[in-house]
Amino acid sequence: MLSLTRKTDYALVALAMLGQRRALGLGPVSARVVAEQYNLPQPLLMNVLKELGQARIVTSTRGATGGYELAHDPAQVSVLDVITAIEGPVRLAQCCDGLPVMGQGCAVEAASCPAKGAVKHLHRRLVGLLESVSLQDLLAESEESETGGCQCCPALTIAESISRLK
Amino acid sequence: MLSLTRKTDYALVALAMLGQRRALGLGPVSARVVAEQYNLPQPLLMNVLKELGQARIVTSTRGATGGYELAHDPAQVSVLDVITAIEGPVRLAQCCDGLPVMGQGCAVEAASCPAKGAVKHLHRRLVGLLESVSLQDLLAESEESETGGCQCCPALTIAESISRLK
DNA sequence: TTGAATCGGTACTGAAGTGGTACTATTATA
DNA sequence: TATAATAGTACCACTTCAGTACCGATTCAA
Repeated sequence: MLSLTRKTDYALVALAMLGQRRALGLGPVSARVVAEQYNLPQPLLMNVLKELGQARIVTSTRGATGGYELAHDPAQVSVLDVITAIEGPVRLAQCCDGLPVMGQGCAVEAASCPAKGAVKHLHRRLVGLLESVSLQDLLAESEESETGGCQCCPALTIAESISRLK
Repeated sequence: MLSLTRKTDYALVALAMLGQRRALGLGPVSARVVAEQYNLPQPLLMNVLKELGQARIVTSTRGATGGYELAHDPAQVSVLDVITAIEGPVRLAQCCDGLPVMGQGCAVEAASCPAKGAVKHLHRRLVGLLESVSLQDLLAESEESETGGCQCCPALTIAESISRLK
């Protein structure tokens, strides 16, 4: 399925909260608080934050007043980084994607695959798209929709919505 | 996972072959021939072609000399059409995607979701990307890589590869 | 020093989706 | 009438996902 897993959803939600806290100059926040804030299953969220920590996207401090906080400026972390940390490298197709795993699990010989070129291009454009959106954009879009200025743009054309994020 | 299923891979491969045959003015081709050509599991490919037929992307003719052929001009069929036919509608996230199913399966209240705006934008851009690539592009890219003119562009930057497809 | 709160690691389980197969019915041609 | 093809349905093995559980390590505060 061409979709993110729920764990990635939770990661983006948690990172958005960490970004807001960073902007306010607040310290680390525990997984429990984040889970309660957004009604997420706490053990699962702890696993997600753990993986984000291993990917150096967040830093963790143990102990009674410990928790998680963003490791970098939100503008320096892309959505692709988050997805890669949680789900592993993005691979649009099993084969023909220009990655080291190329050909694995695909019955079509790479040399004779008639869809190879286009799939590779699609993959690159998808990766480019995910790289171009940062946590900073995530926070900005969130505020925009909260203030009613956007309301998720039901009337915007795709081209307009693309240009807004660029 | 942010990837296409193998069935979609097979669909793209089969559609590329049907597109080539259409360009040559040839008639319908059976699932067996396509499966043998690219070493695909025949029963599964038949299921895939069946689904493409239900989505009116290919037309099928039964009988001894029957088979499948493209229902429309390759330029009029987008990769998004193919993905939707095989995998159902693209939903980047469980929630916050602006679709009728919004909110289903997501624990975060839509109104309080801090990632809502950005996820919706990403979803729209992803859909736009998939809509912008047609079967015609698929065929063109395939020829390009076969003649060695592209070789899947290992040296191209992402921006360059995007501009090539536009 | 003790306890509470937190993260870190591993392992496990039920559910769902994916990949693939099998069988029968239907249609069309020779 | 035999053959070759699609159409439909059902089924199963396997993998991944979503979520839970447990235990240990760390830090802080009383």
